[in-house]
Amino acid sequence: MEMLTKNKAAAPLYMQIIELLVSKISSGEWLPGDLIPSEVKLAEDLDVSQGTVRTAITELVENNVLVRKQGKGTFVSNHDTDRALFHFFHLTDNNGNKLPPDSQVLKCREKKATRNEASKLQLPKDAKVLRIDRVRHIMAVPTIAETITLPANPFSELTRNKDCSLPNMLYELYEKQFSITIHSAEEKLRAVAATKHDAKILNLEPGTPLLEIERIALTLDRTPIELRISRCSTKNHHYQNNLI
Amino acid sequence: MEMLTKNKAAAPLYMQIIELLVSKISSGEWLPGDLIPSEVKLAEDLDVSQGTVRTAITELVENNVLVRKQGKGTFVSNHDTDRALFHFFHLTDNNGNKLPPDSQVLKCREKKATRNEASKLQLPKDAKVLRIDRVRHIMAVPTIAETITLPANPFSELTRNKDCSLPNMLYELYEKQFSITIHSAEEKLRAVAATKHDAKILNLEPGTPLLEIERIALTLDRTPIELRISRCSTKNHHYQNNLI
DNA sequence: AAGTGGTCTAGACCACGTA
DNA sequence: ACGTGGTCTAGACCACTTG
Repeated sequence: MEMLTKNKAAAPLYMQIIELLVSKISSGEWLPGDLIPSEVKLAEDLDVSQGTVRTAITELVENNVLVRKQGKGTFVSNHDTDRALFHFFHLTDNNGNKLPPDSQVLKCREKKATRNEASKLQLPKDAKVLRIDRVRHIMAVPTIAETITLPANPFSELTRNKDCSLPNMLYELYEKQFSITIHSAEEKLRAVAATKHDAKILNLEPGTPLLEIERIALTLDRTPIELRISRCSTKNHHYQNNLI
Repeated sequence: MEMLTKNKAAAPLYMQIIELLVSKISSGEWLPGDLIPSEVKLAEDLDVSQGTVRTAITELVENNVLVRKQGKGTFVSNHDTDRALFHFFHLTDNNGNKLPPDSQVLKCREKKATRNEASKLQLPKDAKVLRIDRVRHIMAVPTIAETITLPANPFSELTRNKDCSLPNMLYELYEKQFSITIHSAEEKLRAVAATKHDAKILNLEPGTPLLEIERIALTLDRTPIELRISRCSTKNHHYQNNLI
């Protein structure tokens, strides 16, 4: 087992342990849903007390990297549907209810990245990307027009099936098919006018104000994986953000 | 000093300590900026170990209720300008820079609460409220048209001075003048079309898409204090939200 | 019964700020 | 020098889950 640095000039032990655990996950040695060694076992292996391991794990639990289950053990977070909805989907209806949208792919093709896409995804100029257009319905009402951009490597195999059928919750797909876990995201929100294209897709008048959400989704080691631009009708919904 | 319940059916000690510390703050016994007793002192008074007090304080620090300063002590959070900007102001320019807006009061009057205001602020029907209209400039450009609604009790004295001059950062004012600390907020974001009134204030065309932010600001014990509706031009700015 | 995380103790020493 | 929070230990017992 890896050794920690114990001279007093070094970083605190619990921080070194955090780095160690994160690296196990980032490297793929521990996969989402995996049971990690118990606190006692880790403490023995690392030659520290259980309390020190516990401090490290607590911090990772707060960052949604690990989840504790009393009596069972500590697991690598599994970004399932609930978490995706809870964490990454902020549109609720005007009563505060969050309903999972369905999704219908309109177009799906491989192209050269635009300057903006390359920059936001930290790709070389002219890198290939996969660009997916889809519309999402909530309660059978078309509500979100979305363009998703992914690096062609490794995502191009998603175009294999010609109809480009995709599940509603892409983050689960990334995790299962590519072992890529989305851990955090940066969103920029603006009000924009619906283009003719938006208007047609969402069945409303051109010029209608839409809420545009530009999201960059990041892995645990902060590599940008997905650029997603969602244009949302806020007639019956709103973006809910609670500040604590 | 208050006693904790130590039989095993009771809540964990550290949770009881959290409740105790919160009540000291909610009741006003400890005010923002105050130094609270040291961990060792609290542990002695409550007849628990320092570690248990520490667990409780750690949780309150994570919730921004307390701040630790090594070598100095632990303090009740002071919602100063930096924190207000950092925590409650999400508009940044397109380079990610956050500039504090100035503010210019347009109108300020005492009225009967609308149904919506009364409901959102949990006031009785027909309660009196203070309604403030203001415009906020960023880099000399009018960017935000804002309507703020406050319960007339205790805020009506803000209308004493006829020009209704108010500071940029109202939360500091609430804290200093009324001993009310805003701790959390719930925001709902929508895209709306600028009304003629918005257009005039913000110097743009009626119908221009604006980002509307409806915010309910809450105290530590979750009493709603302020309803604020901000209509923002997102031509040069956006609402930044980072999901972790 | 055995193993896990959850709570709690009593004590040690370090790093930082103030006097 | 002293008091503060910050890190760490070794051990105890509890609550929960599984075999």
